[in-house]
Amino acid sequence: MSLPAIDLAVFHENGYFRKQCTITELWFWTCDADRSTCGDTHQDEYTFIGKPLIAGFEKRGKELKDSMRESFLSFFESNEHHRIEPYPVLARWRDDIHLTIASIADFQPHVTSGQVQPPANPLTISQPCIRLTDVDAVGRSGRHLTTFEMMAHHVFNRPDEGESYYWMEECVSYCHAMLTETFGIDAREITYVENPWCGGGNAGAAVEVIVGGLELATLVFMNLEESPDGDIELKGDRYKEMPLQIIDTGYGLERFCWAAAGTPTIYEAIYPQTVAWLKEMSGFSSVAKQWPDLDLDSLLSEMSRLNGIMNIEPGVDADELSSLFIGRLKERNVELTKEQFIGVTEPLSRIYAIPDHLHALCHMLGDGLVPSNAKAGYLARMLARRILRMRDDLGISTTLSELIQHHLEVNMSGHEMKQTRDGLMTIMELEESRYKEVLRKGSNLIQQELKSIESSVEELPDSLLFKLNDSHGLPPDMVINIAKSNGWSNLRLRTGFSAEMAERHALMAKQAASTTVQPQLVEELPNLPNTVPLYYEDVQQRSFDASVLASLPLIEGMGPKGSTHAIVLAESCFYPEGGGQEGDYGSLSTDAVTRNVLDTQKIGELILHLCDGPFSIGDLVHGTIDWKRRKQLMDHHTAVHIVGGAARRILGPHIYQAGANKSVELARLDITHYRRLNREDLDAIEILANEVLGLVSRTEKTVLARHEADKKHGFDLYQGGAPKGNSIRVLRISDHDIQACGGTHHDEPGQIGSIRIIRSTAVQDGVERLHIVAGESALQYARSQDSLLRTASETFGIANEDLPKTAERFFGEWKDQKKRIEQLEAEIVRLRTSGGGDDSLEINGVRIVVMELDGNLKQLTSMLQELTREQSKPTLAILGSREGGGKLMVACTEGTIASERYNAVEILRAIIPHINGGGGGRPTMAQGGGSNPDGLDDALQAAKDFIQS
RNA sequence: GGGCGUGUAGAUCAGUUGGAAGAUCGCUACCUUGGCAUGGUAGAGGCCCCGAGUUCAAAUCUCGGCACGUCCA
Repeated sequence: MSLPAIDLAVFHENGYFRKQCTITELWFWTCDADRSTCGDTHQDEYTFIGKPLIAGFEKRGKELKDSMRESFLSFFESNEHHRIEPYPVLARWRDDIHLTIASIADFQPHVTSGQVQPPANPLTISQPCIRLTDVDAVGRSGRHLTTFEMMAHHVFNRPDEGESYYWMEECVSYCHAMLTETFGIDAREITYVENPWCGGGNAGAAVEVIVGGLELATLVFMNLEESPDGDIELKGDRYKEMPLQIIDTGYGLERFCWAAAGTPTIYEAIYPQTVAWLKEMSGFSSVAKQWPDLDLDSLLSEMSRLNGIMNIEPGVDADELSSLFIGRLKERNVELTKEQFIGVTEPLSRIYAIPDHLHALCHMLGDGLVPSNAKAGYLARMLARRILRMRDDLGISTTLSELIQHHLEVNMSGHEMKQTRDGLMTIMELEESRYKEVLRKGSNLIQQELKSIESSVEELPDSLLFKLNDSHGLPPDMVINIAKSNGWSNLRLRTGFSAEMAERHALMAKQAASTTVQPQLVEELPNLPNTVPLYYEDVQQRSFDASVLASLPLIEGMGPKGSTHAIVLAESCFYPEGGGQEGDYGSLSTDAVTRNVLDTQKIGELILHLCDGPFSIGDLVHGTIDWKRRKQLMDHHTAVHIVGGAARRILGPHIYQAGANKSVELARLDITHYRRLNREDLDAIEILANEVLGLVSRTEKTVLARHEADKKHGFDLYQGGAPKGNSIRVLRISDHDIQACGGTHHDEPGQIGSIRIIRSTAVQDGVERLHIVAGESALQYARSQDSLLRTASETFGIANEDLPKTAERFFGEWKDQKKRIEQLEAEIVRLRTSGGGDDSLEINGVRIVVMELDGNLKQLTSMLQELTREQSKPTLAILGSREGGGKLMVACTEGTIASERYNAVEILRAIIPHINGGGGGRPTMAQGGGSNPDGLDDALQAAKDFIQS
């Protein structure tokens, strides 16, 4: 069975009837008897270019968006929807996506799975979203954006529990009323297309709302979930109805604005000032003047109408597209050459894309994102680099931070940001200098590579282009441009190369994608009641009594060494590993037997005590935790929160926990920051953290409903990762740090004693790892540091405080002496070689020196150098030493009869067997060594024989 | 999370098949000049990122670590 037709009263009441699209074969509803297509096909041109479909919105840009948004939200507000403030664009409450890609993403996964109540029901929202999948098409297609606002009304129905608000009928009614009444759109321009939606294991009926050839909204009725025994089939998968029935709508704010403005592209509707500014700075008006015959206005308006039916998607080949466009324009009596087409569209696409990218970047950084070479931060860097490249291509010299500043003033005034303005500017300046460094290094590298390539070639090898892109951040077209300006003027980029590269990346990603399987501790978990945790109620509790519910043998090799069984109890004060805090150790005992708890883990809501032996089900055990360990773990855990808060106060609001680990010896806290930390930074954080220990007498632990927690504390609450469930444990250390945390914490921070930040290391660009010790560990650390100092000082026989000075002096003297030794050795060589020595003789004008010396290879080398340097004294020198198993060197003066007559390698090979060795070199200089120093005399004698023979 | 790349003088970088550590700029001194720009000569400046391994021999090859860069997810 597939989905039934969507047949609603609202359609009939408004004179709509159902038709099948002659092109897409989709069923759609229209009230225009002449219409045969659904509205979103390659035959449906945009009808609103130059003649707006929505009247009464005269403004442009931010003001247009503001009034359009307000009209939408207040329409639904006056129709019993609750208005919700937008969520951040950084989806930090989720661990599967980095960015908020749709309004429904705000409520995934917990609300949409039914675990958590929505903040309001029904609700309306306008959610800023960022999607980078179409980034290549932005600026080119006339309609693609990386950042947009998704206006929506959402409903979460639970019919099984008698909680139903509305479904398709009301949903479409609201939509239709809003379009025709609030926005005054002619009903004949609106078509409703039936096109089922599925994704992420869910599915449902859906209606696309097409107005004037542009998809303005999608209404999804999500009431199905994937199930092998489901009776509904959609696109090859089987689905069944689910208890939660969700209305997920999405109305494109910017598209509404475009339809109201009727501008050639969407960019001119929402970023008119920036587009004008960039056109002016790049001298765009003079571009068209090169070709007086070209009518720019008619070209652009025809192009924008064509955009509606050309279906420009990311990844299409630019070359192919331009020929297609030129052909289609010709049919419409706009004649132009490819050169003219490129000359106009290339700069224009950049002028359009820059404000969009700026908008996305401002939102991301405003939410506290730090650019990086990995993960979410990379997305910001990629956008920044795209802006900078497009800026350079346009020949504009404005800096990135100036562009950002302009954007904030013109398009984002009044927008509240987490990041400070100064912080934002600093980050942008750093990004720009990094970009410049990539370019500088890159052009050096390209010139280096070009040396081995003929300047007449037309193409560079693929492998080179791939390498320059992947390893050095130089996109192929940039490489070609740089190479061209260096004299390789015939170069061009093969058609479709970028697509090939993208394909290659996709393939690599596919190969790398291997799902990591969570190792299992036990074969199978029986169905047991949740273990009642005692460690929240009283973090000081050290022992308890509980009955054994299960005693499960561990899978071979799992668990810590010596552990054999996982014991499940009815309740426990053993803290299981979680939130970066390691599990508790201790013991469980009955009157008869005592087992050591070697680790504690949590699976679902069951606490598993990993023991070195079994119990019987029903045993009553007395549990005791290793308190020293627990106290230390608590010291570290609470300390990590305090240090995190201190870092935020000192470094800025973008400081966010990117990971943490607390063991007995050490705690680690990874924080996001845009530059490396130095010791002064660490000292400042450490000092503040210790102040907090003294100032805050008690920590505050509360349990809040999820949406209350969100509302009260914001999304910084989830730094330790997104928790599951409707209730959130909140740990508040005054106003210093507030986080959702399931760990065990001190009631009184003062119990920690002291906190030290040992050092910081780099986890990735933009993430700094702080190594922290607290409590007893801090003391131990101090002791071990002290002992290091003492041992080192004792070596010098000095006091600790003289150590730096003395070490510096010793290092300096060591270097001086090393140099002095070299000089002296050179002097010795000069002295020993000046006379030629007793061992020299002359054969036909060549001085022959055969000598045994004390010394290493280096000394032999300098001696040889001295002997064979003088061109006026052609010499063959053979030197040997007994050091290190025996060394032999042979050299002759280059470019003289000595080098003509003798081959150093040959001589060496002939004599080296006497010391059981090997060697080689050049014909004028050979060296080798062996393992039989006693053979040296024979070797030198053999050399003499060899020469005289 | 995965792929790739780079660590050599104060700075920017060469260093070929493993076989004698280099260039340019900067620095110091001297010469040229009334002085400066400049030009000339000489010199100083190196734990070739760290640690193992292979080898007679490692800046160079292998492994590990640290640091930096880059592309993709």
